[in-house]
Amino acid sequence: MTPSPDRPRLLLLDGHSLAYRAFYALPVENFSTTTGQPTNAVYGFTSMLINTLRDERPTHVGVAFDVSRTTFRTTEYPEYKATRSASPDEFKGQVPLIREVLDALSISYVESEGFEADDLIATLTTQAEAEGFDVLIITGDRDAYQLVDPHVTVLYPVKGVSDLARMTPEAVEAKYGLTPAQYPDYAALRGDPSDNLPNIPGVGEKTASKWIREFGSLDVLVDRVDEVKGKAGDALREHLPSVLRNRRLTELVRDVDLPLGPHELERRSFDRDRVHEVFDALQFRVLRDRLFASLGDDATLAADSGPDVEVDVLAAGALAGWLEAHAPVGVRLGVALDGRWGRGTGDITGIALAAPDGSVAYAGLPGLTSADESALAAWLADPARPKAIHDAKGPELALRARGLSLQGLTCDTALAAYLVLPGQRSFDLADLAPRFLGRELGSVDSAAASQLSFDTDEDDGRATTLGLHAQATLDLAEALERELEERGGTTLMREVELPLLHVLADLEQVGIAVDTAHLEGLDSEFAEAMRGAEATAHELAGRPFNLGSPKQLQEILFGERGLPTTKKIKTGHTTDAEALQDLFVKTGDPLLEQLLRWRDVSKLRQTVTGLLSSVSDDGRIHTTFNQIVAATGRLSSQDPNLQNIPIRTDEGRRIRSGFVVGPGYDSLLTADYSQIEMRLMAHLSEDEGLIEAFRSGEDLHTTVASRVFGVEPSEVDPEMRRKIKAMSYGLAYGLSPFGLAQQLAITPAEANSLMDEYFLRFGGVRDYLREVVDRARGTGYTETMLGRRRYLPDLTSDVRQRREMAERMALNAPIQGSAADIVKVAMLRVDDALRAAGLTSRMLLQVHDELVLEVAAGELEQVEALVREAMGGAVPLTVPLDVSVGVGRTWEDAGH
DNA sequence: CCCAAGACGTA
DNA sequence: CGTACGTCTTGGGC
Repeated sequence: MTPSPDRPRLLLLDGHSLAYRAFYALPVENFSTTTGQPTNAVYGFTSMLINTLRDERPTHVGVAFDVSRTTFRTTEYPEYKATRSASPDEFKGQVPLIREVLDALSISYVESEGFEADDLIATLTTQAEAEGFDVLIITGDRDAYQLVDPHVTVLYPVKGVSDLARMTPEAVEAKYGLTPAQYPDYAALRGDPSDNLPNIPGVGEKTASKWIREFGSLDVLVDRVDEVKGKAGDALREHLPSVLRNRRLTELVRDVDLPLGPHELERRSFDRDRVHEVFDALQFRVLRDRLFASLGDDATLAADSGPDVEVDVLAAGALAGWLEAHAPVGVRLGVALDGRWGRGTGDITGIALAAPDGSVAYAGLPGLTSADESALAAWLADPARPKAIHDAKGPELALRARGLSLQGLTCDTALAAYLVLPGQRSFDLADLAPRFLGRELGSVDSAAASQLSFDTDEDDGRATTLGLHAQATLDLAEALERELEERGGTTLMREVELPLLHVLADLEQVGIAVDTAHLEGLDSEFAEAMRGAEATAHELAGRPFNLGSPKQLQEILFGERGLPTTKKIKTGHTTDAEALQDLFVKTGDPLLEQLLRWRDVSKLRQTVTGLLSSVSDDGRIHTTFNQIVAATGRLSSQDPNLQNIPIRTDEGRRIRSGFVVGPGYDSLLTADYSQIEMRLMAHLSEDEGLIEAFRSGEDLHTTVASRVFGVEPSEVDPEMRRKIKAMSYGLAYGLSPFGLAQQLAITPAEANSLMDEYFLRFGGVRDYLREVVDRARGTGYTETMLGRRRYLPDLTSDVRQRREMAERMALNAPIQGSAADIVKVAMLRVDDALRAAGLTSRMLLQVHDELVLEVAAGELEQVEALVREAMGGAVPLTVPLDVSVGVGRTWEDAGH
C-alpha cells in the first residue's frame, strides 16, 4: 500500500476467523482465568487488535462476524464447509467475550444473516475504497486475497498471533505468481478441503496456477478448455461444473446491505472504566497495560515510542569505564550473551548490558583489552552486583569455559516465566516481551543474525539485537518478579530454582565417565543380535521387510499371516510389544518372537549408539538438564537423555555398567528415595493407616496388602503384594478401576472391589485425592509442598475426556511435583554439605528420585553420611524419608 | 528438510 | 480408560 498520510485508513477484522486461529495457536492451559474460563481466543484476538491499532494507526476500525453457518453458499451447495466439525464449547463461549472487549473499546462490529464475515469485509472494503480510504484487512481466510489492490492490504496470520504476512499485490504475486484478481480463479481450480470444495483429481496448486497464468483467467480457460492437453485436461473438462461452482462460492459479495458504512467506523475514544472492568474480568493485566501504553491516556492515537534503544557499541578499552559508570553495587543489569553452549561447555562471542538508567552497551569478546577483561570478570563474579539473564545456565557454562565466574544472578527470566506459566512449551524472550512488557522485542532478521560475518553493519545488527535482549531481560525481570510475588513463587525462585541453576551447571560441566570400550562391545553385540533376529524374521515371513516399520509389520502380521487383529490405532492396528506378546501367547507364531527380540535389541543398540556419539573428548558424557520444561517441576535430561538408561532387564543393565567412576576418583555412589511418591501420599493425605504403615518400617506393599486383604503380613503372597503395589502407584496417576483391571488382568468387578476394599482401609487417601481435584477446580491450579503451581483450566471443561485428563493431572501434579521439590532441595543440601566439608567428591546426575555421585578416595564414609543426612532431612514429613545408598565402580554396581 | 505417528526407555 | 519426560525410526509431504 502506498503510504498516504492524508488518506483515512480503515482496519477490518474477521472476528471468527481470527478468534479461531488464536484458539488453536495459544495453549488454553496458559490462557484462562482463575475461575477456569478459557480466554485463549479472546486473548489472541485482542492481542492482534491492539498490536495492529498500535502499529498501523488506523483512523477507522470495524469487525465482521459470521452469524450462522447457513449462508447463500450453503443454499447453493449444502456440502459447503460441511466437513468442519462443530467448534468446541470452549471456543463458542469466547465469542461473546470478544464482543464485550469490542464494546469496551468502542469498536463497532457488523454481521448479516446469510453472509459470511468475508462478504461484509468485501462490501465495506469496496465502499471505503470508493471513498478514498486505504484498507487493511486481517483475516485467516485466503479468499480475501481477491480484495487486494494498491489501496487494500490483507494481513494474514502466518504463525501464532503475532506474525502477520502483509499481502500486498506484490506479495500475492510473489507467493502465487498470480494477481489478486486471479486468486479466486486459482482457488476454484485447486479446491479447498477445509471448505469442502472439491478439487480436480491430479490437479494441485502447481497446475492450477499454471493454467491461470497461461490463460489469464478462468473464463478464458473455460472458453478454450479443449486446448488443455493430457490427463489433467481431461480431468478438468470432466470436473468443469464443480470448478465453476467453486468459483461462484469463492467470490466475495461486495454489496451486502449493511446498517453502517465506512465513515461510521471512525475511531472513538473509549470508556476507560469499562475497559478496566472487562479486562479485569478476563484477567488480561498485561494486555491492558499494553493497550494503555500504546494508545496513551486520551485513548486516541497517541504516540507509541516502543523500545527506543541506542546500543553503545564499545570500542576496545571502553568496557571497564562503562561498567564503572553504570554498574555500581546493588544496581541490577540485564545481560544478554552471544555464543554457543551445550554439553557442559560453550563459548561467548559477545555481551550486551542494559542498565536501569537506559544505557545499553555491547562488547564483542574478541576485542577486549586485558583491562576490560578483568573489569568484566570482576563484575560478573561479584555477588553484590546483581544480574538478570534469560536462561542463564547455558551462558554460565560458556562463561566458565573462558574462566569467568558468574555470581549475583538475581533473576533468570526464563526460569521466572516457567514458574509463572509452567506447562508453556518455550520461553523465548521474543514471546515473553509482548506478553509481559506490552512491547515487541524489536525486529530482528534471525537468518542474517546467525550468519558469521565481519561486516560492520551486521556486527551493529548483532549489537542492536543483543542490546534489545539485554534491555528486555532487565525489564522482564521486574515484571516477572511482580508476577511471581503475586503467585507466591518468590521463595521457590530464590531458594530453590535459582541456586539449583548453578548446581545443574556444575553437574553438566562435570559429566559422567563412560567405558567406551565396554559400550562399543555392547554396540556390536546388540548389532549382531539384531542381524540374527532380522534374518530369521525375513525367513519366517518368506520375504524381506523392514522390521522397524509398524506399517509393513501390520501388512505381514494381519495381512499375509492372517493373525487376529490387535487394538485399533489411527493407522490400523497396534504392533506394540504388549500386543505382540499377546498374539504370541494366542498363536505361538515364531515370527512374533523374532520381532520382539529385534525390538528389544534394536532399542538397546540405539541407546548405546546414541551414548557413544555423545562422549566428549574428556571421555565423559555431559548431558543437559532442562529446568524449564516439565509441567510438574521435574528436571528433564537431554542430549543425551541420561534419565532413561535401561535398568529393568539384565541386558539393559549392561549399559549401566558402561557408566563408570572417572580417573582420580574411587567409586560411584547412588542414593535414592525409596517410595517417595507413596510417602508423599501418606504425608499429604494424613491417612493414619498409611502413615502407620511407613512408620512400622516393614515392607510397605506387604503391610498395605495385609490390611486390604485382612490377613497377617506373613500370609501376604507375592500375587497379593503385586496387586497392591500396582494399585498404590496407580492411585497417584488417577488410575481407574478399568485401568487397574487391564493392568492386573483381572475383571473390572474384581478391580472395583479391590479398590473399594483399599479405600475402606485407607479412606484418607481417597478423601485427599478428591479434595485435591475439588480445590484445583475452584482455584484453577494445583500446588506442591513448596508452592509450585500447575494451572489446569480443563478441569471445568464440558468435554469429558479433557476434563478427566485434567483431573488425573491434578491428582498427580502435587505428588510428582512435591517429589521434584524435595529432590531439588536435597541437591542443594548435598551441594552445600560437600562444599562445607571441603570434599572433592561431586554430584553427577539426578534421575528424579536418585542422585549419582562420584566419590574421591577416602571420602566414602563421609559422603554417604552427608548424602543420607542431606536427602533424608530435605523437608520435614510426617513419615520418614528413607534413602537407600549403593556404591560401586559402575552405575550398575552402585545400583540396588 | 520438516512433521506426525508409533514405539519404548526411565521415574 | 495411568502421570511426567526424550529419542529414534518410518513415511508422507514439501
